[in-house]
Amino acid sequence: MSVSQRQLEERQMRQERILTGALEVFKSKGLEGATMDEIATESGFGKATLYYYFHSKEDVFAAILENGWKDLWVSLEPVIAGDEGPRRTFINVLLKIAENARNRPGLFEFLFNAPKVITFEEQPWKQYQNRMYGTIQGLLEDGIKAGEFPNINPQLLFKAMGGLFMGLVLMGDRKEPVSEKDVEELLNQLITDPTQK
Amino acid sequence: MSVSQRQLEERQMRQERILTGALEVFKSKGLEGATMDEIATESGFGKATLYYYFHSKEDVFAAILENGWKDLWVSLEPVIAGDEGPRRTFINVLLKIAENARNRPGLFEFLFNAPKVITFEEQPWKQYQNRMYGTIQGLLEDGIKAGEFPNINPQLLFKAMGGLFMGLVLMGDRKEPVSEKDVEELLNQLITDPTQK
DNA sequence: TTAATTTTCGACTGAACGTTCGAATATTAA
DNA sequence: TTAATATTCGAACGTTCAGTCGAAAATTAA
Repeated sequence: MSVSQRQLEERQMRQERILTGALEVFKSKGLEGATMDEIATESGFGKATLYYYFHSKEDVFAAILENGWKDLWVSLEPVIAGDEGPRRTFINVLLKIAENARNRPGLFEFLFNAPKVITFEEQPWKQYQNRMYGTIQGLLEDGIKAGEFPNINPQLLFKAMGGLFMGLVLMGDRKEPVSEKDVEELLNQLITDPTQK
Repeated sequence: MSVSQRQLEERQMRQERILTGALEVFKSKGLEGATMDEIATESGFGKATLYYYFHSKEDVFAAILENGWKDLWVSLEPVIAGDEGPRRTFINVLLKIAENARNRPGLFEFLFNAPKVITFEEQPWKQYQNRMYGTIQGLLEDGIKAGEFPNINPQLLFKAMGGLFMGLVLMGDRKEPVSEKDVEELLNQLITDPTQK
């Protein structure tokens, strides 16, 4: 046996420690602006140690995105599998995203903004992002078909909800968590439920 | 007389030539990724010449934003001064922005995305951006007061419209210009006019 | 024409920074 | 204990690049 379970776990802990420090630096300086020296200092390792755990600076950057999107998606899976009908599921998905964002606000701003800046070849996290967006889009389409939402072009609806929701979750001045009521309100303000009232 | 009118104009032409080349490079590489050598090649000057016309790389970057926002604002002024009531003015403003975006699509994507990346001290273009956003927000508020829009939190409405409109203008797959009908449709889909029907 | 002024740019410099090296230290295995 | 392996890191390397220099070319003024 070459490496014990504990060793593997400790390694991962250290990787996460590095990633956490790196996130801080990337958030304030961006990909190019951030230096490995600063990331090393921030995360409490020597610079060369970073290269023991990661291949390159871009690799560190990519790892943050990959972990972030993956965790987000994994947390969404049971909600989607719950399958309580489009409208209900849609709301639950938004709530779950909001919950994630509340727990690690710095990470989420990063997840939703960073992709614009970079252009790698293969971005493994894209697959999680696409799955999520695809699911949400699908929920909207199903909801419209099922008559639970008004009959609007789903793409437009998606973009409007996207802008609004991100505004609520990320840019909000408020410190209180996004509640179920908020999301319901959002939906009701934007798209009145034709089955109600 | 030290500098003729023609000389001044030629100088400005050269500056714009540099800015146009720089925009291309900044768009594909970002602020940090872009090099002065590449901007020089792209715009057809020697590197040192760039420094004859601009103080620094950031100065070039800032000039693009400043010109862009200023031109946009200037084109909006007559529309706003027209003062045909909130709803009508709001639509006209959106149409004018769309027209600008259509004429220089590369620039506009840049104008609306770049600001997130950078953090200078004083950003002179911010004043135009704020004026524009403030005006739009004001139109929405007035429109709600005047009963031309449904009674919704103006901030939410602003964000939803923002996301939707940017989606329509910037990210649209379509190549056709944004027409008055599109904007009307947009409004009607999102916020039904209570005075109609 | 000639002198003054404006414009251009290749070559250089100095600093910043990603990455590697090699040796030191710590941990595990036998 | 000792050998093997895993981890850590500061120093050094090599590259990239913003910005400067000084001289040449082009333009204007006299």
